[in-house]
Amino acid sequence: MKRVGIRDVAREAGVSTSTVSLVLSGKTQARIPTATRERVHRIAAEIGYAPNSLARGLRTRRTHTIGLVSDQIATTPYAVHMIEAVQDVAREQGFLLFLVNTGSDAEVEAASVEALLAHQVDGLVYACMWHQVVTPPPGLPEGTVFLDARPASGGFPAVVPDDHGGAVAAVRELVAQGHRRIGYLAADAHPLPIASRLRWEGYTEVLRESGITPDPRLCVRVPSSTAAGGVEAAGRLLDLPADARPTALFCFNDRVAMGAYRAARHRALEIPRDLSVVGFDDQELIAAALDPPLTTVALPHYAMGRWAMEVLLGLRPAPTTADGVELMPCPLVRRESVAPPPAHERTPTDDGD
Amino acid sequence: MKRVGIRDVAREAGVSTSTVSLVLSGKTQARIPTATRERVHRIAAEIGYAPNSLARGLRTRRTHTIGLVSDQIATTPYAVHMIEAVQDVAREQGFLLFLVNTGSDAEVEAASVEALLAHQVDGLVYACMWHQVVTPPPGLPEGTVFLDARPASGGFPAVVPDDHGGAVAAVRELVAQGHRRIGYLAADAHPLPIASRLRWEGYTEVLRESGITPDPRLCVRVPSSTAAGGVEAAGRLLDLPADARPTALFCFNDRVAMGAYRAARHRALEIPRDLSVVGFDDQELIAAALDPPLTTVALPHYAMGRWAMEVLLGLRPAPTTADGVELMPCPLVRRESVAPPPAHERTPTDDGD
DNA sequence: TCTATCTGGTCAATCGGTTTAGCAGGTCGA
DNA sequence: TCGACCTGCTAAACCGATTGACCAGATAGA
Repeated sequence: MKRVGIRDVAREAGVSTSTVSLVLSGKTQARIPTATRERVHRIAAEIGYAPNSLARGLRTRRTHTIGLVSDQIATTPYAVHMIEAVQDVAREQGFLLFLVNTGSDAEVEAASVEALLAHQVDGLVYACMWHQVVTPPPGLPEGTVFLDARPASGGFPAVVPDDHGGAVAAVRELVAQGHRRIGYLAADAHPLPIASRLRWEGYTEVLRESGITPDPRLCVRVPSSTAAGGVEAAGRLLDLPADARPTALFCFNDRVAMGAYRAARHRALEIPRDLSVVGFDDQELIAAALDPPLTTVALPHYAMGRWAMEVLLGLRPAPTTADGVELMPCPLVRRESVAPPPAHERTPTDDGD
Repeated sequence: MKRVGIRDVAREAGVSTSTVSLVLSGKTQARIPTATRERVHRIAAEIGYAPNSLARGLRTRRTHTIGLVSDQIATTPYAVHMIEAVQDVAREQGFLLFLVNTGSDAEVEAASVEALLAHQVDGLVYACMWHQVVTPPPGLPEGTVFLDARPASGGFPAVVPDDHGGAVAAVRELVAQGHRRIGYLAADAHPLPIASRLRWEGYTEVLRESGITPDPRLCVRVPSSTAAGGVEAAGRLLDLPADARPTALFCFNDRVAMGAYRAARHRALEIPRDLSVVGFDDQELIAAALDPPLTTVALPHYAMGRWAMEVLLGLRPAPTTADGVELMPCPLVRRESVAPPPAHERTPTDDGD
């Protein structure tokens, strides 16, 4: 079954291919009378004309495709909302999306970019599944947008979550409830991931602004950022002497918070009565499913994905700041894991017992 | 900056574009001496030749792209492993992947297929994020492979999880431990999703083969298939009179199992000492993170994704069965939520107390 | 009546490769 | 010496659209 092309339509309609092209591409400024227009359209539909985007792209040098190269797609499932957003905008604008995941392999990455360019994509999004500083592969076309990643060298528009602001909101929430001894369960790695560092800075900043001296004993590293790691780390804090034990925990992410819940339960501490907990990520299937539901900070994956694509397609101006980085707000999602500290803790002067 | 093409290389190398094409496409049967070959390669690299896949595809009618149209990408995060698998095979074979999610909208679906065909994809994968029977959109090219979905009309190769076999393995595990009163927390919807039906059939089959008469009171529908729904449904079972109360729960999925854990905890039942639980899905971030870790049945998303792509590319023969549906095994993942029933329950004759 | 303009199109080049047919010149066997 | 064959390479058609230049005929204005 041969594909039917523009020349088949032209033959059947008794006009030239030029006319068919003019009609089908909807160039209204071309002076084609309505009668001809309709005939061409009718015949095209009748004989099942199907356009060939390759030919069109070859000639026009625009393919209406964009490439998304990402380090992973499956490791942090909730981050697929970024991909979803990119794809949504693509569809809305009549674009098709090439998806490549490179597994963070520089060689694969370079080859993928090359392949995407060979396919004449109209633009590239370079995404990471969690906020990172990256050294982009060579050969990225101008206008490439970075998503959940900042290029070490700058020079490209980029969008990342406002981890700092999110942490500030989270810790302020705890302070507002009257907490003074607030633990931080931090992610650990070498070097310290940028998200962890920014959240930690937000944490200490709020403590200082509230007149609380950060207690180094209350900041512990969670080696794997998992629930198991959270159990262990939170356990260390909860086993501190009563006058040092935190009344609230700010957790690097929801998985760690899940571990903190478990550590609290093992010690017969009830959340939020005996211990308040705030997470980060608003990971569906965890945050809302925990008992009690977890107050946490949402990572704006969908919004970031849209932003990246909209900047790429020129639907929205690129940031004009020096580094070209847009910070996307991370809203606090209030659920039920935060309450004022136990009554005997509420005096501003901490006297153990 | 003009792109450098084959004719630029030809000019610099002092040969014709035919020769360059012959050399660069690695056609060894063409009689080109090594010296010329090397010169062309060298010059191509020097002046930064970048192939144009559109032009190549236009001529050869093969684009080395494939399209993946899926109903969602983000709702069931763990299922992105299917996309990952498809993408992995694509990369291995030098293909680029178009990703489209349609949100189950038939119109969007049809338009997407059309757009993908316009871009001359070499093949199509039609995927769902959970096992469904679907009526495929019109115009699917022959050879389209269905992933985690069976076309109602047949006629296409398809791969789906062996839900029945998985359920059999799960319930046999419980029976082998000595359980006789095993509850099933089923998914509910209209019509009953095929996965739920198949798992239920596996469940009753094992009961019967073990000489246990299925007790209709022990099968309860969970309206939303979520943790909250699981709490409620499991609660109903656990509040049954002691001589009817199940000693083990087979849950439609891990989220429901999460709810069952919580219901058990509220009743001071310890898992697995007082109640055994088996889930389904092996949803990372839940199954392994629960306390105790959940014994469950894994959904072979990655394997299904690979299978689909390998069949599509002809790397593996399509199934020869009448319906063309491949059942992918769902292995039981043993963790710590299953144990023999409490001692007083172990007598084959059930006497309440 | 003689241009100028408008109408409704068409011609042919072009995008950047692939591929078939074939050419020029040399070698080789008869 | 002649034809067959080989080597190394090229010419040109082709894939399916887009698009700027242009054309024939009709109408209008001077």
